Amino acid sequence: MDRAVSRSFDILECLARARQPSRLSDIAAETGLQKSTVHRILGTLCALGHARQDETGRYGPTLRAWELGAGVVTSMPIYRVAAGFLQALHRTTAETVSLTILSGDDVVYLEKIVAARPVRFYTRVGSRAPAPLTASGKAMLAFRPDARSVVERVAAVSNLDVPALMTELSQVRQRGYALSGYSPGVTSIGAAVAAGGAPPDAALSISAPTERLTARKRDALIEALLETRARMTEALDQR
Amino acid sequence: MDRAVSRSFDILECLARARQPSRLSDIAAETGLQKSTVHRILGTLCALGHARQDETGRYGPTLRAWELGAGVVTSMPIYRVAAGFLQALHRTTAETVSLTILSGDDVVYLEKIVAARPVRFYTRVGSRAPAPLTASGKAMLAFRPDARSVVERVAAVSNLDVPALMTELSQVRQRGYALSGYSPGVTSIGAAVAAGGAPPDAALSISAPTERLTARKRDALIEALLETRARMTEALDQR
DNA sequence: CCGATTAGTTCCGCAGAATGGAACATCATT
DNA sequence: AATGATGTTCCATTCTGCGGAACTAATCGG
Repeated sequence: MDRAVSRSFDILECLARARQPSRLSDIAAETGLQKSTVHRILGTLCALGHARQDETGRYGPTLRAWELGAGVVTSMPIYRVAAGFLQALHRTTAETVSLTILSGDDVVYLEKIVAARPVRFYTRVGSRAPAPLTASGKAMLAFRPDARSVVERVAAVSNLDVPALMTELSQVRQRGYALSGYSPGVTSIGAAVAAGGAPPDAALSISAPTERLTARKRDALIEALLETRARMTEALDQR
Repeated sequence: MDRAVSRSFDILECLARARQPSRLSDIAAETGLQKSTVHRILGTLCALGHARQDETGRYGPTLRAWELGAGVVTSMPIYRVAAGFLQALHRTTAETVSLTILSGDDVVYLEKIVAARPVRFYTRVGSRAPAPLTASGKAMLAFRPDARSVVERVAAVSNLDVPALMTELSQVRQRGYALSGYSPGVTSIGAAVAAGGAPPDAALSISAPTERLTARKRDALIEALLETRARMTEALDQR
């Protein structure tokens, strides 16, 4: 199980988590490794270009891992197709729009275009959230056979009313979109995107401040979202 | 130098480069490693969530590395400040706008908002290009003391007229912006962003199809770019 | 200004992890 | 069914990565 490999990623994640350059001792403390071990692995990571040492001797991550991953993301068919639609959706609604995919029991934010007046709280591109707690996630789960198991696993760690959520999912299946209700102050509307009859593994969503959201406005957003989803599904199918 | 660590990143990069799931043998062949070694390291990478094996047994990268790096990027001060300005610049110009930073002798594209009618060539977010070959890169180099050495290193591998470029840089320094001239069909305009009197390590740029670009339009773009740069510099300074 | 403390780096003997060759299993193809 | 290619497991060998400790360089406090 390549201990050094595992440790190197631990260290890299430790560097990335810290919002500022870390000291060797802190990294050693946080990872529970010997200083000399950390020092050697950091040396390797620096040599590989994944970490760097600033003038003061502190260590920080480089963009190398991100560059690596960005290639993966931007070459994902779903991303390439969605990018244009996402932007169009933003243009017509002027609200914050996001593209997410399902990864395990989480949704991962792949891309986001924020409204001119940004919302107070924001999910970052590259961040995760438990699928059953988000509009996007519910939109996808509603059409997935494994929804119940996902919901149950998430419920096990974050108190969640499983039966209520399952009925909500069946509503979502009928309506074609999901609403978030968990984060106060902002409402999200999510719609799943599926290709070729397979269970959906991506979703579009619109988020807007709840207070500003009249019923009429909400309906307009839903309509725009569903229309974009329809066109995007079509585009995906004919590839 | 932690051989296993180094090899694991080789394998990960190999997975990321391949645009589709790779077979074990191919990875072994490409990396020059033994099959059993690749197999074991891939097992480790899978266990760590950095790779996965699909139903057919092929291996592919996950988004793990990207998620890791996205946290680094989105918490970079320059990114956080620039995001809003970039979007504003796109709104006023309706053209493709980018944010780049200097990394070694390259520029790295951190963020990009593409025009409704996308240009044929596109640089991807997360991709690199030699700084002296791009408008953004020249805009930054013009104000950096180490410009000459960068130019010379790049010239060594891609035939480049060093004296001509150096004089161009001094023009850029006077004008405050740089023009690309290397990729036919598309013109880019770059402006460096510096904070606190330090040499710039970030730049904004606008790219538009050359044919559509009248002199008047070009001047308008330059003005918009310089104005955005000015406001962004101001925002950076007062942090 | 000088000990005391803490952090960073280097060294080195030892354990055991990683290595790679080969055998085995699995799958596709004819 | 036989062939070939590929994925996986096994195992003896060895060299790598390990961590304690020593050394050096900062930082701090009195």
